[in-house]
Formats: sequence, C-alpha cells, structure tokens
Amino acid sequence: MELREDDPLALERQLCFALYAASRALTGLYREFLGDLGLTYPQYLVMLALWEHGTLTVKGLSRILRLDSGTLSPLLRRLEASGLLTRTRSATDERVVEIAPTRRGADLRERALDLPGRVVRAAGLDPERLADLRQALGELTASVEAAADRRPCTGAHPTTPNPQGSSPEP
Amino acid sequence: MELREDDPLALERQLCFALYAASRALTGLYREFLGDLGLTYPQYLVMLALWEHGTLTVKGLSRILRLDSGTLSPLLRRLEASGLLTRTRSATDERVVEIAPTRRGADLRERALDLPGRVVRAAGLDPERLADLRQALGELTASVEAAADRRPCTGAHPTTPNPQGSSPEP
DNA sequence: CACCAAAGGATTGCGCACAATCTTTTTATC
DNA sequence: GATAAAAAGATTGTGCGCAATCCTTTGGTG
Repeated sequence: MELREDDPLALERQLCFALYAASRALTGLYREFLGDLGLTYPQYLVMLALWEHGTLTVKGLSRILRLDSGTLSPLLRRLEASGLLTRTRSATDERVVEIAPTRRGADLRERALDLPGRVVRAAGLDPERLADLRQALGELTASVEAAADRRPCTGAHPTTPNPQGSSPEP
Repeated sequence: MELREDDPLALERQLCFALYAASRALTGLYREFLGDLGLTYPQYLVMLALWEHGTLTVKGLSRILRLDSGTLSPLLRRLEASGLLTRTRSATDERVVEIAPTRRGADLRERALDLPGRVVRAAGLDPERLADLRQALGELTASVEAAADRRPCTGAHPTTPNPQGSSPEP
C-alpha cells in the first residue's frame, strides 16, 4: 500500500490531467452554445482565425491553430460544404490552398460575438483570474512546444533511407 | 476593419483556445514518453486510476476520468487485449463490470514512476508554478462542470417525456 | 407476480487529432 | 534543362470523445 501523499502518480497531482479535464469541460460548455451556430468547437476555432485574419492558407491555419493537414483537410471540407468558406488553389503557387470566409461565414461572426461572454457568465468565472490563467497557459504551451521541438525522437529524419525509385520490392 | 485590441473574438484572448492548445501540447510531450510503455495518453490515465484505487468498476472510472462508456468500453477492451487489465462481470450485480489490473499492468507502474518528472524536466517547468496552475485549473473545472450541470439543455430530463413503449411516431 | 422505471455497459455514428504515406508543385543544384 | 530535395495538401488508418440508442439487470410499486 502506497502513501497517498507521496505518490507521484496520483491522478489529482497530474497537471496533464488537470489540463485535459479543464479543456474538455470548457469545450463541452462551448458545445452547448455552438450548437445554435451549427459549429463544432474546432470549426469555431477555424472561423475565429478567419474572422481575425481574413483569407488564410491551410499552412497559415495550421500554424495558428497547431493542427496538421490531416485534421484540417476534412474539417475545412465540411466547413466548405456548410457554405461558410471557400477553398481555392492559389494562382501564383499551385501547391497552396487559400481559405476565405464566404458572406455567410463572415456574417456568422455577429452571432458569435457574445459567445465568450455568455460562457464566462454561465460558469460564473472571474475575468481577471481568467486573464492570469490564460497568460500562464500561454507560457506553459510555449515551454512545452519548445521542448517538443528540441527532441526530434519520433520526428522524421531529414534523409529518408528509402528513395522509392531505387529498388522497390518486385 | 476591427480594432484588434477590442475584438472579443481574438484567438489569443480566448481562454478556451489557451486550454485546448496547452492540453494538446502537453499530451503530445507525454506521448513521446508513453510510446515506450505501449500506452496512449487516455490509456495512461486509466492505468493511473487503477494504480491508485486498485479494482474499479466502469462507472467508477467514468466518474474519476469524466469519460462515458462510449469512450471507455473500447479503450478498456484494448487494454484488456494488451494484457494490462481484466474485465469481469460482478457476481453480486450482473450489470457491473469490474476492471482490475493484471500482474503485468501493476508491474508497469514502476516504469511510469519517473514519467511526470521527466516531462516536467524536459519542458523546463517550475514545479511551484505548476502546482498553482493545477490548483487554478481544478477550480475552473469545478465551476464549468457545475454550470454544465445547471443547464440540462441537451441533458437528459429527469422525467423523460417519451416512455418508448407508449406512442411512438408511426 | 406483473410491470415499469432506473442503472450499468455496450454499440453505433460522427468528428476530431495525429502518425504515416502519397501526390503535386516548386525550388535548388548540378 | 535534368534531377533531386523540399514544400503544401490530401489521404489512410487508428484511437479517442461524445451523443444517441440499445440491451440486460436491478429495484421498486401496484
């Protein structure tokens, strides 16, 4: 039997679980309000980025939201199907896809304007404490991402050992 | 053109996005270490709960981790397939499924003991600040969950108005 | 006992996340 | 100008999260 006070693996002691639980809880509260707009939470984040920056490339969205193309591609396809944005190949660089809000997508912003306030009020949160918390989370994210960048353990090797044209299995 | 300083929808101002980004970043850092143990991050959380409490029911795990049976059922099936836990119907109540760590599952704990410390060190985080942050996140989660409980919008009514045997829509 | 609501899990379906791979286009480099 | 490396997205496959539904068992209530 372990001493509960010294257990380094106690669930309540894990910052990672506190983050995981808080993020899911807040996302869940947002989900109730977002249902009216016909958006999921990640779709809402994409629209936030578009409302703030106007047209963006997939790469730009990926950098802002920290999501890769495997997540963004189908998500953007669904938002295009919803008529909230358009996806067009860039004329100057055929690799790039430009994501632009449609009129309907831009108009949706007004219906989202009071959403953060409503969520904060519903949960009875103190705006000042939230600002501090947001600040601390930003620093945490920066530290963790810097650490992840420093360790390319699982990262792709710059020199791939199998150039697929050389000797494929016949 | 909006005044950036007054935009209530600015992405960098959203606590929800700060939480979402921080949670994914930290989970990603854990993932690198968890690969050695053959665990995903949610599977690691289940093992943490089992190491701390011993045998638990699915309901108990659901309460601790805030995950429903739709998430837990397949996750626990995979952990059983990995040989880390067993799922057995309770003898006294045939509805209940007891989740117990196997010998291999219990032994895995030792290999996880230094994991939180390694993650904190890799990210260069200050343990004291982490404790404060964890505390603040706990309070936030409690507030948000209380708010979600107060609004049974999508939630199931305590008195469901359609007992499915009475008059289904023909 | 019959009946009926509630509880505990499992299943189904959908939408993320993320790793790995692939295709197309661009850009160096020779 | 041919060729290789890199960049930008898309695709595939796996594993969550979560809503909705279903099934079985249990606990009343008449």
